[in-house]
Amino acid sequence: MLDERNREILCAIVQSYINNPDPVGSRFITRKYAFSLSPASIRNIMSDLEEMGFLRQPHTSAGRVPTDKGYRFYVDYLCSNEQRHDDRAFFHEITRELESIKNDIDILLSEATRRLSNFSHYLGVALSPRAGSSTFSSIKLLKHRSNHVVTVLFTDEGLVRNKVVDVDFDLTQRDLNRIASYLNSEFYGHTLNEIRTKIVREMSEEKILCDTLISRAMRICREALSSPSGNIFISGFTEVLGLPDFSDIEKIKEISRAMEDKHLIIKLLDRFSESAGDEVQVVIGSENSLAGMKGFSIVAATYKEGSRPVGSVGVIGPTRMDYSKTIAMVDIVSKFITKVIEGK
Amino acid sequence: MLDERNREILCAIVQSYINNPDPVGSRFITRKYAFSLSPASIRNIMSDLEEMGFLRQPHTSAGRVPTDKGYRFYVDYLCSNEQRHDDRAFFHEITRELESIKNDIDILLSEATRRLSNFSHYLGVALSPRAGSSTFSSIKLLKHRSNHVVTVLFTDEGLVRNKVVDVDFDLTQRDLNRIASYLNSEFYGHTLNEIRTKIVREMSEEKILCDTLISRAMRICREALSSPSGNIFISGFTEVLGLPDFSDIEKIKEISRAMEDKHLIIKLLDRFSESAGDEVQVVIGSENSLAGMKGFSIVAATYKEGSRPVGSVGVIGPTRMDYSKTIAMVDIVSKFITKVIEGK
DNA sequence: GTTAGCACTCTCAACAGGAGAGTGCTAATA
DNA sequence: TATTAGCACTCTCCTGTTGAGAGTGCTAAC
Repeated sequence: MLDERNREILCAIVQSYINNPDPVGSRFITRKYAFSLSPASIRNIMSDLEEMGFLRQPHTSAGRVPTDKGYRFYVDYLCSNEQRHDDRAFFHEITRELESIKNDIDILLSEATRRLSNFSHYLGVALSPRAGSSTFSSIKLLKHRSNHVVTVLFTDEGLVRNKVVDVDFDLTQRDLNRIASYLNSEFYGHTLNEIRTKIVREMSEEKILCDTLISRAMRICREALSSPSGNIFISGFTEVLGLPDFSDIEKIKEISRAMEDKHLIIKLLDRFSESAGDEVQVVIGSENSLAGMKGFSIVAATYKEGSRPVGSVGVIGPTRMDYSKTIAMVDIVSKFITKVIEGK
Repeated sequence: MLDERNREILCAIVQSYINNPDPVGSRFITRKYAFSLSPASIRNIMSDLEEMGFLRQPHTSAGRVPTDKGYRFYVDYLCSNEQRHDDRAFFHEITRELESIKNDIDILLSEATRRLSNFSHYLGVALSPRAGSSTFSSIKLLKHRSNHVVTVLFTDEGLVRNKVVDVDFDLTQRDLNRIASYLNSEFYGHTLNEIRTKIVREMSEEKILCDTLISRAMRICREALSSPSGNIFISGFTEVLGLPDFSDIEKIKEISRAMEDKHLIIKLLDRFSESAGDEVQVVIGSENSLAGMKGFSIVAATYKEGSRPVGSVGVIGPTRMDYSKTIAMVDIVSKFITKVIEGK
């Protein structure tokens, strides 16, 4: 589709535009990248590339700017050539700084997003282990005031989550212990999603209605699981405001809206964590299926427990993003988190 | 210091500027507020008010704009006259929408800030009960993996907080129960701050070193209490971007920086919750002692448990803020939260 | 004390002109 | 046939000018 020379010129244009957000002209390319071609030839090629949809002109007599398709080509080219960005400095920073907070996965993720945004100047995002697909390890029930029960849920991924549950019946701590041990033996090793559907099914069968202990256990457990979406961490808004891509107030509103709609981002990251692939994934601008996100690019990867992806971490930024650097950084962070989770 | 007429004119100017962010001129005041004075007279008065520091001119031959001192006068005047803003609609919204989430104080606060920002178009903020000054109710310790303990801390204010603590010694659940009951009997009724200092003191005395059970208990407890600052909730950034006061990108950066520096806002709100007063408090622009906040106003109030303030809720916005409406709203929300906490 | 009148100042929007950058096309060249 | 030099053209952006509009401060009259 594109011969080698055109490929290189396209990449040079994208590269140059990423470094500096001015439309790039033919003259500039010849000077900077020395293809031993005259500006006129570059112009011809650029004209071809524009016709094929890789570039566009903001207006006649401006230089060219990559389209989303152009960025996509660039990213794929990057990956196939496996030119590693030099990321050792970042790697050391990350491992050194995050080494000390292994206990609490939430704090770890929140700090990780902070580093990501600091180094990339884009938005760092992370989704804590998805409650849905994580594995039930055990549950404890604690009596609290007259008619509240505190549930403490443990998963294999190291998640510990408590929840206050209203109960309309009176239970002693002894009752609660019995209920807990029932739930533990019943659900051990299942994913929370499985458990949730199981509860719904069993509660609709009438046999449950007879046995009040089990029925109560089910109701409490259902409540304990009732927040299916993991925590989300976003940071680096101020970083983003410094980028020339966000000098326009409308663009700022756009990303701020996207940021405040947590559900949107959760959905987005959830999609990533469904794919079990090992590589960092990149979604560029209009490739994004969510309406509010079509103006941005996402670079994200999953972190895993065993071979199963349990959550994701990544970066959201303008389509004019330093993909090479960002991909390397996200890769490092996701692998680091995986390592921490497995090491526990 | 100011006679009645001057007071009214000053308030009219502030009012008008709050409604519409154009410098207000003498002509406009005579037409809109009909003081049966000519523009020339108003001009004289305005000139006096400017000299006294209540108003300023963006440039010669522009109208006047209130200074922080001007806003301060307006707010005090408002309070002394006790002109209640009509807030019934908001009151009903709030009570209706938040009624259903009484269990979890964190969710309640996060929703409350959302409503506040939606209705005010400013930033809604809240600080969850300060761990420091809240009262220890009980603690449970749960064994988790080989060398982790999960601590679940309960306070009288309804806070439930868990934390994973590393331990370098092996303990059975039975040991943990003994430790927990020791801690419960030792610390019941004290504030977390008191407990913290107590632990520090006792750990420095050598007698602790002899008794490993107590020493271990102390160490675990210290970890359990180790995040002194409460959670903070901020919402409504997109709302703020719609205000004319934030059409300037520098101003946006300023508030975004303030927002991301959670510690700053925690400090700010903490200061509010130290004052035990019952009324909504207003800090205007430069009155603020924190550097990053001098460009904004804060309207906040504490919510209480018994008569003791435990946390705060409020609004951050531009100095050109609709103080009357905002004060009424913050008052309603803080009282509502107090009611919920006490009702538990 | 209040007001009419007036000169003055400052902002803002619209417009014009010129520099600069980059293009597309054409004709010459290797 | 691919490449290139040359050139006219287009578009943006910056700058300077100009006039309208709004508001002021001052002075003198009421």
